[in-house]
Amino acid sequence: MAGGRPITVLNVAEKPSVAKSVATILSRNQGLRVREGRSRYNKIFEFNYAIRGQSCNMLVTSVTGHLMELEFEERYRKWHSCDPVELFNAPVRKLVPEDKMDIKRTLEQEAIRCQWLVLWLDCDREGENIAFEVVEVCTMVNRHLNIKRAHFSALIERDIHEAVQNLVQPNKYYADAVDARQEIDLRIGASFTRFQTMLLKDAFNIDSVGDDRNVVLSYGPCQFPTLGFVVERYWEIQSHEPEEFWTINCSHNSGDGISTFSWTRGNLFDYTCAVVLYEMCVEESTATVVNVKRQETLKYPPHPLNTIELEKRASRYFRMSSEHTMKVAEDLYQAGFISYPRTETDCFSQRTDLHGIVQEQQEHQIWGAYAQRLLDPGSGLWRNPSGGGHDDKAHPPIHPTKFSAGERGWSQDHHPAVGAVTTVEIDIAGELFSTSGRMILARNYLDVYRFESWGGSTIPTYASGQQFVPTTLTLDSGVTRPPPLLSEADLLSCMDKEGIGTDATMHDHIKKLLDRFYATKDANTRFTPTNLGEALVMGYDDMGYKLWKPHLRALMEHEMKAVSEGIKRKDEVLATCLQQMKSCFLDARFNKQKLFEAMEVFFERSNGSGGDENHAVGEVVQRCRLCQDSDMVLKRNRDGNYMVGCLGFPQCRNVVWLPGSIAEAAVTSNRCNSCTPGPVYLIQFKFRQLEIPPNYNPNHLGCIGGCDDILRQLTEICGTGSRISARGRGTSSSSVQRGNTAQSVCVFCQQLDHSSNDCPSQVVGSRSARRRQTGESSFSCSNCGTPCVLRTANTTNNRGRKFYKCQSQECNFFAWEDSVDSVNGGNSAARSNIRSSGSAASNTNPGRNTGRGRGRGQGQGQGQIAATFVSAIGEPISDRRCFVCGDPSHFANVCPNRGA
DNA sequence: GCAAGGTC
Repeated sequence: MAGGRPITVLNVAEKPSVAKSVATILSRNQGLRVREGRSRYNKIFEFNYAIRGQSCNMLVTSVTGHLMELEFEERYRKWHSCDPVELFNAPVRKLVPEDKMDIKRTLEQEAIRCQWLVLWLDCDREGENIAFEVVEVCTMVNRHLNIKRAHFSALIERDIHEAVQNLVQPNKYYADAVDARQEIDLRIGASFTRFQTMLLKDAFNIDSVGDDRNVVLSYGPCQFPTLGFVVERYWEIQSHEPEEFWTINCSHNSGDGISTFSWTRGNLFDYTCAVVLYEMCVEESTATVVNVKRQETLKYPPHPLNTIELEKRASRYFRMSSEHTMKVAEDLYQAGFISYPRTETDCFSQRTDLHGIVQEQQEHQIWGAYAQRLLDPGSGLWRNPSGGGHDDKAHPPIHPTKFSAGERGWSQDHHPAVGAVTTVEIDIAGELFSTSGRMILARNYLDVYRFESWGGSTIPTYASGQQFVPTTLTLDSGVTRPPPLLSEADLLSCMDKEGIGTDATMHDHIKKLLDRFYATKDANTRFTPTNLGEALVMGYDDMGYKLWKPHLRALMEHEMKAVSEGIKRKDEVLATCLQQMKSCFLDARFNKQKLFEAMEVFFERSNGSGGDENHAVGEVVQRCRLCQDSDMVLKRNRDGNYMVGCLGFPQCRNVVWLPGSIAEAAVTSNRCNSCTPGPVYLIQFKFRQLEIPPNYNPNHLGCIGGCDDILRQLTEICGTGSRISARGRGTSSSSVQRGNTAQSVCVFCQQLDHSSNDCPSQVVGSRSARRRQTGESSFSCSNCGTPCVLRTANTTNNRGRKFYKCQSQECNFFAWEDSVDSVNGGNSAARSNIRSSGSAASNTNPGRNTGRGRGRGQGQGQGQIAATFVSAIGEPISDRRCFVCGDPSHFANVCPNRGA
């Protein structure tokens, strides 16, 4: 019972609503008085309470998030007041901004007469940091304060009473980690933002942004990697080259229903091969059932919800933006319906009273009966939810905290649905086909979790050994597709996986991309980078700095964690991190030309200097042989790659693409002696040495008229540079996807998880899956012995063809994988038979037949992409057109209208 | 006019 002389306790919560809830719960709504503080929103609640027998006069008030901000000292605040590099060392200080002064005064006013200060800030790193801000303000006026921390995770009686009776000490390590994070973010953000804004804003006509007087080309360690995800996917799509494939489909109407069998070989990229196999099947078309398998399968409920999963599911099921989801979740939290919505945790602790939570739901119209069944010991249905393995040690997964008949809340029911899958395999002329059907035996959690579905389809009964004649047997064609643009749910996944932002801020970073005109979002919540966004990422990428990649943030986050665990000191982490970023900044500034060049690809210079008018006139190479009406001039396309194009564009689309490895090119006044009709002016090329084989001279006076073998070879080896290949990116990244229209089964090993193109069994040595992902190979350089990386060419002539490249900086070793294959006596013969585009395919698509396997020496006019494509049955395929402008004469990676 | 993190 309460005893002793009452003390006065100042309780401070992170926001007004929490102060109100805490006060209401602790006072049990009895004798609760409210009065105004100096700040309009932050009231002060008063009541009497006993903490472990000590009677207390409780004052409960709040802040609104952080009370203080980190700022540069006055002298450095103006943009032109200093060199941005100075911002890495300029003095900073933490102070209460003007709009928080009222809150500060309230705290001072109340703290002065209190004995205890109890901190009710959220139980995460930021909350701990805010706690120390409050402590700083309060102890300035009352240094005798006894400081305590309350730990709670939901605004419910059980948690709040438990917290106040078990007060602990605030955690300085947690707060230190946040201090370090704030300082790094401020210095990096301000320095890079000022640098790139001042460098580029006035130099280009950035027409995409409305009023460019206020445009800020911001850089931030979270917003930029977020943009990076969007741009990277966009580049993947751009560089995707549709590829035609063939597959055999079989159907059978047994009288009980129709079964559709799919070919276990999946998709063949070789037409001749597909036709031969198809004809075999047609000639010997009786099907024999060779295998019937029935297997019970389970579909498990999702893990308990954390913030990211909540946002993703809301986006997927309700098309709600992550920003809106968090607003709704916050409302539900404040109303006491759900637990704290900003949590990384996706597993319940042993202490959570799950039965209690389910008991609350027994009355619900829809899932009440299910809740009752779960709780019935006789039903045997109860099982604790499986965890996802994440625990932020601060909050439980998001779960309902009280019953609501009116709210469509988050179900907490957990029992797998049960289904049975029947798979039938048939043999036609030695070729295998299969089909499967699923019957759902028990819906279980799907009854209450109505957002997830589990397709159920039945198939007629077949018996092993049974024979039938297929109702249809067709050879069908399809085209591989690029992966889709990133959706909001995809983007959240990327950010979550790479640790960009917190649960509470991820949606802000996404919004920032839109606000800064770095990206746009379409009606399907999919993101496309703007020219501005792409140019910035491209510029840094060309410098070789992966500032747009998530690694930097991940490293910082790792260091912050070390600080929060007391493993590293704040000062040492700050010193190392800032030193690295400063040298990165200086390097970026030294290479600012790369940013200019990238911007030039998309925007015009705003003043006369350095415009690219000189491309159009005075760079004539020859008269256009196609339209015979205009000149062909040397140009750089939007990606910075060189080509010789007809001035009659867009009426005439004649173009000769030049190797992607060109650093500089200029038309000379020398004429070619052999090419006709003349004159054809020679071009002086300067190649990037590291991008051409060592036996080629980086300086070359070349001719595009057809007589120049060296130019043709370099075009073949280096490609003409679709965006990605020209810029030295391998396509070996694990994120690169092949988006086939149909699920592909490897023709070599029959596995589903890779296509025949990527079958590990078909490559030299025994590379592991991981090695394939990282591009590392078991093949060593024959010059220096260093292990080579395996890359995939992405050029017009050699797209999809793999090659080995020595990892050593000094060594330029390069070898096509297929030539190594045949030397080693591997199974390249079988492989090229299947994989290479054979004669039939080359008839349909002359632009595509030169690479892949054996195409060397066939290289003719680069960039000549067939205008029409023919399917297996000789009909034009309409899908093969540019996804940017719809024109079938080219693909998006060379679209002249791109970004228009 | 800069960041990211709280919150209104």
